[in-house]
Amino acid sequence: MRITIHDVARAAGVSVTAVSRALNNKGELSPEKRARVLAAAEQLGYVPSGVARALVSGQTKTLGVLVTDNTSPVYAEILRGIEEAALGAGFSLLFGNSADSQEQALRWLDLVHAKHVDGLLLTPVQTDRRDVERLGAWGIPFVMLLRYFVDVPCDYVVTDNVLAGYLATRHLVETGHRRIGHVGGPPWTSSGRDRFLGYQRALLERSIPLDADLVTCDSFTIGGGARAAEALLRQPNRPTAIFASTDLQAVGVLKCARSFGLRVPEDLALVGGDDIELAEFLEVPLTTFHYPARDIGRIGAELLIARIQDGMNQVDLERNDRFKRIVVDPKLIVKKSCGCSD
Amino acid sequence: MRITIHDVARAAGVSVTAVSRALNNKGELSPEKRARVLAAAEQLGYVPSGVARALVSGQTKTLGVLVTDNTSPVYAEILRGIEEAALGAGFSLLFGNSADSQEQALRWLDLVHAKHVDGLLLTPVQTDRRDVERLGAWGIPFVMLLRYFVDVPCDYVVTDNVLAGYLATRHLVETGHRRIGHVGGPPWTSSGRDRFLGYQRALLERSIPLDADLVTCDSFTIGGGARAAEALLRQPNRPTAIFASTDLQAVGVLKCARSFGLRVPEDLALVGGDDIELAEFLEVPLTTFHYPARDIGRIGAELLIARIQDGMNQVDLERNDRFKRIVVDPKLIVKKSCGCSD
DNA sequence: CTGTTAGCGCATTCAG
DNA sequence: CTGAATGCGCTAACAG
Repeated sequence: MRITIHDVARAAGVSVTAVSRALNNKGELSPEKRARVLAAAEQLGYVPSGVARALVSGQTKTLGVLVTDNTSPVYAEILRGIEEAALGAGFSLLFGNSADSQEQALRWLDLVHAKHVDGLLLTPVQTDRRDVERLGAWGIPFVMLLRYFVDVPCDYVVTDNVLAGYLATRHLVETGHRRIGHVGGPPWTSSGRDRFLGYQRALLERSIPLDADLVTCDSFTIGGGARAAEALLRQPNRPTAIFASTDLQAVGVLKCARSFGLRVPEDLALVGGDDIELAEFLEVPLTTFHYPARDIGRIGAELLIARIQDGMNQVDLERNDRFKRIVVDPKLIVKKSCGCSD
Repeated sequence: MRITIHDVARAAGVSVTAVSRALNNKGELSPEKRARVLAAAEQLGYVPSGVARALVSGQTKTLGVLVTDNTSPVYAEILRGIEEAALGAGFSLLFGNSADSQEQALRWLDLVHAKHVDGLLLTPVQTDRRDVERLGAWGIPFVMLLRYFVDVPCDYVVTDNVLAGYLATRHLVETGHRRIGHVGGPPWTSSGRDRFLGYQRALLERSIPLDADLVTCDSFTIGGGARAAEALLRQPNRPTAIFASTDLQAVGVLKCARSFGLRVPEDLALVGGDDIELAEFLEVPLTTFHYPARDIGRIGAELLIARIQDGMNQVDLERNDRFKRIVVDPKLIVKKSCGCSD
């Protein structure tokens, strides 16, 4: 049996109101009584029920966090960052993976909506917009991470993926490559598209025509990278370099290159993305770009918490056009896989 | 303004009880009314308040999950496994990292206790037992993952770490090594200790005396592995092989070996642990041991949910001595770092 | 079959 | 300063 405010009141010989006042330190109360209550509460090991508080206050002090896949190093980092900010502000985290499936995302969103999360941090599934539409309808404040929609006004924290793709590809161009393949991510994701746009821009800048045969798309995973690389490398006139959207995909490329008997970087230059912790310890240390994933999570959570505490809901924001769009710059990390030091 | 059961009742022209009955499909209710209620609820987009339900039922349909560090691949996998089982049963996950700090763990436990989690999955911080003692006092059902206490009766799901350490070390012995160093984990963790015990057993079996200079301990991270390896490799009579508790530590060993100009496996054989996804793609593909981390999470969650639904609390369990202690066997994965194929 | 009522634990009016 | 009373949204007796 859980002990309640009534038990404390009885033990301290006061009313429940007095207990509530003492514990929340608000309202008038004689110091003497306050002390008596606090002592009784301490002695009984009383813990106020968050559920009851939530029912009366309408605030659960809980944030929902929906990511694509927490086993991916980038999302794992983001989660850490979110936690840092949330715990500091007294918020708990209801966590879920979408696996980039809209159905799974919607199921999870329904679940946390029923649980009255005060706000939401999410990497949207961008195959369609049912998720963000639902959030809008519910009026729950939310902040997008890593991905955004140009025409959905909301807060988001992302890295400049166009710049990232550009830096990666330009580096390969400058190293002398002209047949540069691209292992892209799912085309419906803004991150995947933007990195591709950066790739395209770098080529354009040097007047290298875009060769459709050199552009592939697959999931942001090792397996996805391997499949995409397979399609690129089996071509008679195969690329001499590949820009893979993510380090995980780049690992897939490494694996595939090995099976083709190609050495990296001698036979195939390679640049990845995200700068995962293990990038420098791989078979071939990976040239990649870095951005502060943990900070993205932390900043997103801080922003969301500020929104919640300001009591601004999405509608208010829309009216005021006061959304924060935070974009952090990536920077190129040159290691061995691009072969530029040869 | 959130829409409530009263709104639905009014819209359908029935009492709130009727609505409750229709939605939960329990109690008597004419099919005709039921249909009318369901239609109204659907039409209004009504979502029952989990908070209110929790207050009355005493069940939040929420599980707490406390891991050491979600950025570590093993915990990330476990989290996935937990989610699989939890979502299927309609449970949400309140997530947190302890960073192996008892203070942080206790802070988080207080938080989720106030939120009335129905149960808890955790990797205990084993520096002391305040965490499990608190859980016992609260009477919240919990299941330990990856770590356990011999003298704390409770459910747990772990891998046989003694066997794991034994398999890893025996393999090195069989390859002809006699000076085998050990990069261990934090000595207060059961997983770290057990892997060391396995190491010790393998040596004993071959009558190789344990050399205290060859045993080091540090955190289960790349940095920890590098520091520990540094201590081992700078010795005049350095080991010819190292068994590192985890793959992450093994990566640290690789890094350190490189800085000493030692080639792996030619100058230094190496075996890691956990079989992280990237193990085979490292500078030197890692010989390691594997166990189903995701399954451990899933099984733990299933077990916990069964406990919750059976309504058995810790006290009942203690009386009945019916705790489940699930131990899954690890198996050795031979790659290149051990040098056995030479 | 149905609706009225009484809490779940708490914060917050509102009269004393 | 203080406490009794109200209600957050819902479920479960309880009477019709």
